[in-house]
Amino acid sequence: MPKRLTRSFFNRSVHEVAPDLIGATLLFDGVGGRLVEVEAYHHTDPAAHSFRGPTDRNAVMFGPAGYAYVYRSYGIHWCLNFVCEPKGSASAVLIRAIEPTTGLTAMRRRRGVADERLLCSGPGRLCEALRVTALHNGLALDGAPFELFAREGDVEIVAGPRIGITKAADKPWRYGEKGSRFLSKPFPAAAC
DNA sequence: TGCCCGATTAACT
DNA sequence: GTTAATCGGGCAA
Repeated sequence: MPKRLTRSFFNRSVHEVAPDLIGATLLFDGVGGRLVEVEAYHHTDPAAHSFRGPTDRNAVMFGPAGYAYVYRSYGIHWCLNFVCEPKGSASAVLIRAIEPTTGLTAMRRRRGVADERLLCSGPGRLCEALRVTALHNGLALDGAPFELFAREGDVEIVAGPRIGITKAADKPWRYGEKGSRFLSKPFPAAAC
């Protein structure tokens, strides 16, 4: 059986945790799959929500590691993050894409599409497929409805610039599984 | 208070 | 390639 990830897994540099999550399994209410794409954000990073200090929205980022930070994106979508590092460092990993393995029927129904590659390939799509909302902001990642399992075996990881940001857009803090068909966007050829 | 813009997506041309 | 949908945060006034 895969090893269950505990909150201590997240109590490290966000730049160590992010690549370690590639290939891990995320289930939410029993629905989910393998993480294939994430991005790292740190409070010293101008692109991070926590850069300008605590607010009502980003309060969870300033708490201890191993909790879910869920925010509304463009007034429409939800985005799921895992808080990392000791309390106060306000860093988190944005979950951008998973390879669906469990609960495909539920995901197709919630998303309204049949193509596997369109179910969870993007932060907004993933949250719709897993039915993650603001209700889950602040929940611990080592308890229901979350189940996280460490990856098994070797995974080839690539890094590249993050998607959809304008500040610190040159930083290569997007991590993905090399060659995965479930990425929200391909990585630049130079990264492969 | 008002205005601009964003860690996005899908439906357009 | 372009744009609408849709709303809260952050900053200027």
